Amino acid sequence: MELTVRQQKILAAVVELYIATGEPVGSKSLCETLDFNVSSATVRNEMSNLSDRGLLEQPHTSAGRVPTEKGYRVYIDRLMKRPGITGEEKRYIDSLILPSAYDPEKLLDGVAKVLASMTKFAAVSTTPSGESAVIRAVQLVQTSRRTAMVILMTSAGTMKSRVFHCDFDITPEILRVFFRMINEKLIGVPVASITPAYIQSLAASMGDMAIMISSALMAVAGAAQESMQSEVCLNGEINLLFYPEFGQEELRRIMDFLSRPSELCRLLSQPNNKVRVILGQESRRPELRDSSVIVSRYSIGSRDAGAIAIIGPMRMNYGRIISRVEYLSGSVGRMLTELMNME
Amino acid sequence: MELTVRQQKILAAVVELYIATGEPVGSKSLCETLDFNVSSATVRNEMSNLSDRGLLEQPHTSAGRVPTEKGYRVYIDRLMKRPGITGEEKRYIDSLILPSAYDPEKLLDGVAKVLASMTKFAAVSTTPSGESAVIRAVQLVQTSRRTAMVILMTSAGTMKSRVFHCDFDITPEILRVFFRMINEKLIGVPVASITPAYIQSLAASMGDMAIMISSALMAVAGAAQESMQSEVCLNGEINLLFYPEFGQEELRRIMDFLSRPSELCRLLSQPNNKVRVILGQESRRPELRDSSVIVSRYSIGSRDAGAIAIIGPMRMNYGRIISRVEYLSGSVGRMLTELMNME
DNA sequence: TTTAGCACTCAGTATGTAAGAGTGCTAACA
DNA sequence: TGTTAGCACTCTTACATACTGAGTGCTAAA
Repeated sequence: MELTVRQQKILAAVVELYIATGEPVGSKSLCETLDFNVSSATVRNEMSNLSDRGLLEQPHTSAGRVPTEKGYRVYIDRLMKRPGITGEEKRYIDSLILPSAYDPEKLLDGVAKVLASMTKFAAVSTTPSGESAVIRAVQLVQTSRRTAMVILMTSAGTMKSRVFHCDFDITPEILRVFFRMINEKLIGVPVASITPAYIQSLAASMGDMAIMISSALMAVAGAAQESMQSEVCLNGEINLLFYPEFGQEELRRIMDFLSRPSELCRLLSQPNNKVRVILGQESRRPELRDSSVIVSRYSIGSRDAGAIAIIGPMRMNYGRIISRVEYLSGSVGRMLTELMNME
Repeated sequence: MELTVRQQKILAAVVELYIATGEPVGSKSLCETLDFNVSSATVRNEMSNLSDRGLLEQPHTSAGRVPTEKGYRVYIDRLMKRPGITGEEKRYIDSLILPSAYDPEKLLDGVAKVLASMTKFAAVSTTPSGESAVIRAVQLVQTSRRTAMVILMTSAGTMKSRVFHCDFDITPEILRVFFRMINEKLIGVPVASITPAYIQSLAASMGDMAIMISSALMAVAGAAQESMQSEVCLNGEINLLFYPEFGQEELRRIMDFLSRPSELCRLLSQPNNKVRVILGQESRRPELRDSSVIVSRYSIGSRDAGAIAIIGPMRMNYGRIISRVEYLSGSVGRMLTELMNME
């Protein structure tokens, strides 16, 4: 059976009051915030009904009520009002991240910082993934008598560098030869296929040069490897210490989870349009049993590229936070698209 | 008046027992661990004496005793035995950090990770500072039709890159001109003097080229700026959650301090030979009132370059930790010296 | 369908008591 | 003179008991 309008209003009021105060809300105090006049007894009946449906629960018999996960879900999906975000705020946000928009990694790191300080939760962002990219160019630059740097550029717009060392003096001549051989063999090759074995066979195919060029090739392989992994930027974990709903044990579990980039990445990887809210158990991760995660994936051009997210207690101002995460994700996408389409 | 040998032994035993158990140590349990036979009453008298000298204190009248800051200081400076570190351990440590020894930033980041996981405290490291470095070379590499990358190499061995964008198509010709002009003007210039004003006047002096080259010069300035700051790598803050001596309030203060790189840097900047232990109030920082910091600065060649450190509760196994920090700092210095003297 | 009234439940707080650990002091001992 | 045994004293910790207040569910009347 569907919720009546009055029940919806009461559920929303409970959620909002609980978010605001952190105390279980009782029938009497709730009455005062409602925009229609009924007695506390009536409200009690309705609340009891909402409890039966699994939308509210009581910490103990004689306490007020608290939203359940399901209650939050209904609130977020159907009842919540989403306050817009003002133009001024948008400009402010953009002004904070713009200075680091010249480099994807710096940008996403900056975004995590901004997000953490704006929301007072822990913030995560992932740099654009380059798994399906191919090598666009490899540059070589001498850095000292016996060292040089390879700079790998990929179709995903990432750029990674690596220094290598030779046992002989590097001349411009040698560098030119290296450059020609490497680019000849590697342009258009997917970075994912640059395995140690591949590099070995490649070196072998170069005859006399094999030994000389191998350290350069190893450097290319290292850079390719690095270009594939999307880095995870984490910020504001400290903020979580301020929420009384998280005890020591709780915090440890969450922090431990946050320190495992690969799992974090997996959690954020599910595609979503605009914003996704993952409430407690929905994450299927015991560590996040009492937390909620707000994720938004960003795109470069029209290609899904990475994610930004915040993690905090289930009791948070969803409307406010979602707007901000959504806006920030759009901004990041726009800036990166511009950065990579510069050519 | 000096401490008698027996008093020294008792102080050391109290510190060690307290470090091991975390409980205030009483006269009776202490008796059992001493290597000479006296009654608990005698021990009580000596402990009372040590309390009068400010080396021990009681949480409350009827509790055992706990070392004071001064007590720890005496223990560390004069009583502590420092267990060596085995060759096997040394090899293990080196094997963990060697893979990232190709890049100073990666290396120091790896060191912080290793240190945190070895000690179970929060670990910090700073990358080599390049404040007094001069520009050794600037390389230019085209990265797309209208973008290129400047690579700045300094006498401190750091290498920073930055992408810049032009409003016109970049030809090899133009790049060659840029290269010549930039290197002509900038080689040997201290990075510290590359201010926006300096760059402006430099551009102005280039006549017709001024407008075209300005974005490249700005990129150089950005890279120079970045090469000066020593980055702070932080790891294992989570570990601090596991020490019962840190309460919520405590933790917040420490974490907040850890999140301010500049102050952290300042704390670690005081030169020291080998290892320095900063106990609680000695740091003159209220945030670290109950923590202790073990710092060791590393050198590149013979020049002091950066620091590695751990931060934890005052109750820690100093001997063990100091050995490890010291060894790691030596390893880092050796690896970086090698990396930078490759030419 | 709504409301007033009432009995009931339960967390939180205060109070009292008992146990236990450890001290300081005193007086006897080597 | 240094060392030890004994003892009274202090203070934390744990546990039991009683009280208070917020909030509920139910019933009966409007």
